[in-house]
Amino acid sequence: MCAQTPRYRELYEKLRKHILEGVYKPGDLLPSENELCAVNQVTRPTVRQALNLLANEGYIKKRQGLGSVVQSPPRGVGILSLSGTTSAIGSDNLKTEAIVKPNVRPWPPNFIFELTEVERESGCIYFERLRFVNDIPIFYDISYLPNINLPRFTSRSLNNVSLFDILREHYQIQVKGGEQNILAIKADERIQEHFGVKKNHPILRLDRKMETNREGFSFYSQIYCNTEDYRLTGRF
Amino acid sequence: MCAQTPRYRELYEKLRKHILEGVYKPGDLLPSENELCAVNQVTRPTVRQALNLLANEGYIKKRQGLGSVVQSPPRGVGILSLSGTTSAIGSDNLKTEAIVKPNVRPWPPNFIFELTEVERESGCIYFERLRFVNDIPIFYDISYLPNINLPRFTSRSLNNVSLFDILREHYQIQVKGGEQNILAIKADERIQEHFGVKKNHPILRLDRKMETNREGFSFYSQIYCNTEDYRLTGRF
DNA sequence: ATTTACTACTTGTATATACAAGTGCAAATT
DNA sequence: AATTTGCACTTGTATATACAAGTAGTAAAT
Repeated sequence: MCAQTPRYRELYEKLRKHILEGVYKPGDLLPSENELCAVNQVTRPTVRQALNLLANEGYIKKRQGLGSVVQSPPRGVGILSLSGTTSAIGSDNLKTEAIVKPNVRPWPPNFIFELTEVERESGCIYFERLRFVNDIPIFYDISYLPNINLPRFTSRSLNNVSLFDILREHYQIQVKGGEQNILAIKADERIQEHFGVKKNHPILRLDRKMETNREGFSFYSQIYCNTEDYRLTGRF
Repeated sequence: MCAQTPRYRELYEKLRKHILEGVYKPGDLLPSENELCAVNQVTRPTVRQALNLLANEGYIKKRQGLGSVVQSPPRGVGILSLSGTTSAIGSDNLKTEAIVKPNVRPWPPNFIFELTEVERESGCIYFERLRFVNDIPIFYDISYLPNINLPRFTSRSLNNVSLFDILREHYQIQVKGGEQNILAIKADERIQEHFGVKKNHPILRLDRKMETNREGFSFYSQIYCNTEDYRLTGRF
């Protein structure tokens, strides 16, 4: 009786969906906070909490005295920030292909993030995926999940589904936040092959730690990104 | 009688300072929300607003039933998110050197961000700086400010001072948020020279738009970053 | 001795309310 | 006609309060 989604979160999801579906178009004003109160039967602080989430993620921009203006979606691929319930990696025209299926193995030595004793002992579930935006390979990512209480995970298919969704629906795990490091590297042979680029092609690497609602449970991914055509976007 | 800093912001600044100064060390618990209420003569929503800012920026992590745990500072150079009042680019061991002093010129064609009519007509204040972390050149950044109501700006010295501070103190301009794009590129000749790297060295480029409290006033910077030794870090 | 239950704390969510401050438009004044 | 004033709206900030839910230690029961 704990993990039920709070009302401000429900409202956030609803408004976000409406914006993405075009019910509210860029430049439009969202209903005022008081209207949203009345329509959704909640109070203004609750509405404001929902709107703040939307504003932080760039869906709307609030202007005192005017209202909440719906923003036009960023031109690139959003990945720098993500919502707690959905992967923020694009949405349309995104295909995912599992290159290496989930399997259990020990953690790599000198892992990109520090691990707890429990994590290290449990080993990790490892898999690799390639993600296409408009049929162009843009992301190549390697995921590492601690092998702790994730029954039947290795037999799941990961094609065209969000890891975030699987974790939420089947394991009640939600991402609450995380940490990321970004650097530029040269494409090594493996990357060259996946992206079809030449040697020395500059590639962006993201190392991410995803922290979840399950205490002490984090998972990790290393994402290689070809920013030649699609760059990463984010707000702060 | 508008731009006075709100109380939650004051509390945020105070706690942030204390954390940075080591009054509260990583792993410590911050005083509980109720204690902070009593000490600072504010109510819990106000305290929570301040703590949320700290949590978003990774200074603390809140744990229900326990308290607010102070986090250890990230290992890299924080730039992916920034606070409204201080530049988030490092803090210690950071030197800045102006390579091209501020001068007025027309905006470049095909600018990295869309400009309003007013901005384009006014021209821009342009300057270049090189930033050193521990005496190693890490950032090379080009700044573009709309030439609108910024008296005597071009005669200011920009060595070892934060642009954010200058704008805040002399022009009452505060950064409220912004947008950024990230991509990986090869070092061109200019970059090679500044960073002392070879041809084809991968470099990270950030294009940033900073939105301010002055309506319609944004400024821009293009930051080249050598992530060989220092990577960019951020939370989400 | 081990387990259980309780208690006193913590943060999370939600309501209700009030006033300040910015925006835009219409009405009143000049 | 042009300017100013005022009003009705918006979001921003702040207070006061209540209960839910997670944590950790202690006391009680087995």
